[in-house]
Amino acid sequence: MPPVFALVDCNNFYVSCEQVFNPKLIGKPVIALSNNDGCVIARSNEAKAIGIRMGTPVFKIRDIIKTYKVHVYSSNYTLYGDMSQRVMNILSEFTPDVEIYSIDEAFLDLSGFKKCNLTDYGYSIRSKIKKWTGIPVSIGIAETKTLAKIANRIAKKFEKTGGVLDLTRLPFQDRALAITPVEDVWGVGRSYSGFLKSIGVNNALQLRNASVSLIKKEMGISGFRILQELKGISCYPLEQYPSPKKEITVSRSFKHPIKDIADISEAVAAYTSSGAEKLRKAHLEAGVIVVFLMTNPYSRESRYFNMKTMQLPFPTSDTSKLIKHAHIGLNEIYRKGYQYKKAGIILRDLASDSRAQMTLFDYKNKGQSKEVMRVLDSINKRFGSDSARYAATGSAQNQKWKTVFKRRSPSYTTDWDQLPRVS
DNA sequence: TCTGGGGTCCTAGGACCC
DNA sequence: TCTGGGGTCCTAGGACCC
Repeated sequence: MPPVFALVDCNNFYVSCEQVFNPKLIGKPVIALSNNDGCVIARSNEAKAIGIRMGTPVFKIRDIIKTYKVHVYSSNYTLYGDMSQRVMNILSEFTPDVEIYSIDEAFLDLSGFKKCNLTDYGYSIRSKIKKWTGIPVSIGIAETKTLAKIANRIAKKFEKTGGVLDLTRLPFQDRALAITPVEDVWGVGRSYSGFLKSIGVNNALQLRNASVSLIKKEMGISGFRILQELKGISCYPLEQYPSPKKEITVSRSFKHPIKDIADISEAVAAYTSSGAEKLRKAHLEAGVIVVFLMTNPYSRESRYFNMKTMQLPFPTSDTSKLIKHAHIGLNEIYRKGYQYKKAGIILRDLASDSRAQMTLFDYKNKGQSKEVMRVLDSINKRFGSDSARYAATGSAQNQKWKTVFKRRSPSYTTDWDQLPRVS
């Protein structure tokens, strides 16, 4: 019995979130921006229609924004994260078999619903989410995740589907694959689509029918799996329980280039502190910390990139210990004279903090360190993040490295002071 | 002037061992 | 002039995802 997957995907998610709390934006060109208001990362249909592309730097479309009166928003991840949770909660009412794939997407296993009309079931999911959260979603249904992705794309694109497309009924499949450009197939990115087009494979149907050995040779096992999935043979099962994290990265670009190591040290301390917090939240400890530092990769000025991997004497999630090692690494890779644009840390060799204690190798004051971290986290939970932090992260005034959000909307759902007003 | 951030998987090649 | 073979582990880089 082949499985049945549904992919539920929120339409233009970040922009839709803004529109829920500011309905005047509906029907208008609206975009949401990345950190530091750098690039476009979400667009309303109207913004897509006037040619604004995903990932475009804002400064390149200033004219378009002015001409078409595009509404521009900085990202408000707190709001989007909260809205995402609401959507996912509703999905779990329809089936317990939910895989949260990203902030705005989830796969459902609908194998147990084959006797129902799957399209109708999709419509009821869609309308409940719309009614309860205001977020419009599209739903694609098929025997494999890759086909569900394709169904979803078509459901989103063609209004007559009503936002739901069931591809499990065979005669549709070939037509659906034929109108899907090969670069829109899940797992086919820039490099592979370049190769595929060079051998005359332009759409998903041609890819499905392509030579297995050739695809395997050029695209490896991933390519083989794509073919299988397109043929209706599922290679990617539903992953309800996400496997434990393997690494945690915290990195940011600076709004303006920074030369001074003192400023970069502050930034690195702040990133490390945030990474350590993530570790403790997940009940993990890191065995390795990596620090990296780079100049602007887009600039023609003299470039520099370097990273340093450091083995920690003991696995830890202690902020001060991690900052200490991050700073040692930073001092090794920092070179005077460059204009730095980005820095970051990566925590690796993650292991559970509750593993059997290796007393012999653990450092002496481990218990004390844990207690300090526990207090730190509870203060920040109670009084807001950053209420208590390490001096190494710098004073509130002198933070040249701080990320900028000039056009942020209020956090309507998560901050008491910012609840929408009814007037 | 201004170009995000956080992940995973796969593969090839080097180091090392017997 | 000759210069094994196989296995494991680790890492860096490529490719992809959202």
